[in-house]
Amino acid sequence: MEFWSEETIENFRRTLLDWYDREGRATLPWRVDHDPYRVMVSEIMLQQTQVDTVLPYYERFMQALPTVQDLARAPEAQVLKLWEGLGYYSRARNLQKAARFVVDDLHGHWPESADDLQVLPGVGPYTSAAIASISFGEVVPAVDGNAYRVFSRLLKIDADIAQPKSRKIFYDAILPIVDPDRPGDFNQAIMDLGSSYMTAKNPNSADSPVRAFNAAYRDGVEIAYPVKTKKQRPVKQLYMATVSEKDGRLLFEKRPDTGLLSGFWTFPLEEIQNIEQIVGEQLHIKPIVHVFTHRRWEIWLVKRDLPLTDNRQYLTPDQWQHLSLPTVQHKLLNALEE
DNA sequence: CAAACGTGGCA
DNA sequence: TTGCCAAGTTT
Repeated sequence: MEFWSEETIENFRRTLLDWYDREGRATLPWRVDHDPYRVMVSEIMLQQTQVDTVLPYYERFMQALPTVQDLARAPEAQVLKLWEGLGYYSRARNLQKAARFVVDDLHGHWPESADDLQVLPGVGPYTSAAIASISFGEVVPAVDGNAYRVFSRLLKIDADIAQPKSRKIFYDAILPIVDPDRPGDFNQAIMDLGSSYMTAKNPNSADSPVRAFNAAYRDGVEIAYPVKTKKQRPVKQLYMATVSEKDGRLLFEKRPDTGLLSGFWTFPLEEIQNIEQIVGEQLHIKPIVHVFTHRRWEIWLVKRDLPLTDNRQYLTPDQWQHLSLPTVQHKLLNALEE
């Protein structure tokens, strides 16, 4: 691991921020001001999600709910509808809980430090540091995947970024480098760097504005960074989804309030061990495949009758079209039309 | 701490 | 087709 002198640190800050001022993505909609609400919404949406995916969601969300008070007072169903298809739906529920906490418990007064911001549901070490630095000027590093990748290469940090304990190693390494005058811009510049020159795949460090500071590139070992152990493969699961139609309505089932897609409506889903267990009229030759982070669902659609239970309901098209449905359910609905 | 938690893009 | 990646947090 490399250590930088105070002179190197100052050169790095200047080089980075000069580049950011010239070529940073200043037009991103969450960078038009430093409103903590706008920043928080963007940061939550951007968790594990790419900028291009977030952009249309963010614009629609801010149009519908422009202030933290609007979000606090909105029906949860509206928030989930705005989040439909974005995934990791607990983010949406927690975001509204956070808004309600700020409005109801803090009377609209935002926590202004990273430590205090972490009381908000869904706001962890990264997001709190991002909001604190961008909106309130706190000098803290926002250690996200970009920061891991960028600084593991610049400083040749060998800690495994898949391990939680590595977070402190990076935090401590980056903290003295954060620009005390522009901490928010510093953090966002690192993110821009990580998504342009210092990418995960096919990095272009040769043309990077901070090439001179890149120890891994200098030593020809950039490919080795960041150090990251592999994730395990998704578990394969076989499901039978039931299509039950009655008077132009379709039978939906509400998922349990914990676990995967909790609280969302789907066709009744039954896990099966093999396709011999399929009963009813099979609707497709091929199954619908849907992959989650840790599961791979292979779903066979069948047409059959099913008894009503307390978590099942026949819904008209107008009813289910106004619900927030998970993408896997949209796939099933689309498959029905084929 | 390891595992859970969505989805889309790309090599 | 498969694996990996993308502005993480919660339990």
